[in-house]
Amino acid sequence: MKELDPILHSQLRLAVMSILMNVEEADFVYLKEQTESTAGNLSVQLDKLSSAGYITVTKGFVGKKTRTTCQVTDQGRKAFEQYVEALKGYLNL
Amino acid sequence: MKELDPILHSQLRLAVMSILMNVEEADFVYLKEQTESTAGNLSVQLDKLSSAGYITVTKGFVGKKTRTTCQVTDQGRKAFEQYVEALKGYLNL
DNA sequence: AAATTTGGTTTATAAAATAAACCGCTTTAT
DNA sequence: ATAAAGCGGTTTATTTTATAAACCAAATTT
Repeated sequence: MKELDPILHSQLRLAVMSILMNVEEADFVYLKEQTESTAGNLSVQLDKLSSAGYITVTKGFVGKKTRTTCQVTDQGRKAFEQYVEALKGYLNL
Repeated sequence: MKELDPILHSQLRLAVMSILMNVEEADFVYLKEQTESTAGNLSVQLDKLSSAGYITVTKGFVGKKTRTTCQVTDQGRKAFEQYVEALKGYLNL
């Protein structure tokens, strides 16, 4: 039984990655809505994904308002796919 | 995005359930070998699965030696299947 | 210009996973 | 027969993780 990457084996981080896998980029507010998480929790988990090199986080502006956008990296994509493969071994898919 | 049952969203508990889904019953020693876990960790996680009603744990003897065997319950089976369905929403399967 | 909202971050708390220490019983070696 | 080592676990302590609460600066609304 393969190890399940602990960075991905977390509901909120997995949800974020799942969204980012299907979309060119997504901003903080959108991710918060989709995942129904609190801002604090999301902030912490984005940091972890970012520190792991699985996503990039870019701070910009839209008019005068700040906007934090996230994208999955190649490394993140690969890790996600490997995680899915590993999980299959547990789920009997 | 559906909630992921926190009792199953744990590598070791999921591994145990995965094994028990495919086998009539399994004993402590076998589960320990297959999951490559420590006895302490396994003991704690079996308790949690048992408290949740997902498995039954039976203590018996083989000659003079104690033997702890585990079986998944109907409730456990159902929970596992629902967990798999919920996960699919994250994995894009 | 005070109060509220937006878009977050930082810090504190609760819960979880894991390992280390321990325990009773059995077997083996002396 | 007795000490030492092994087996099958459990209990307790430690570390990590997840989550929420408190906070902050800038912008907007009243």
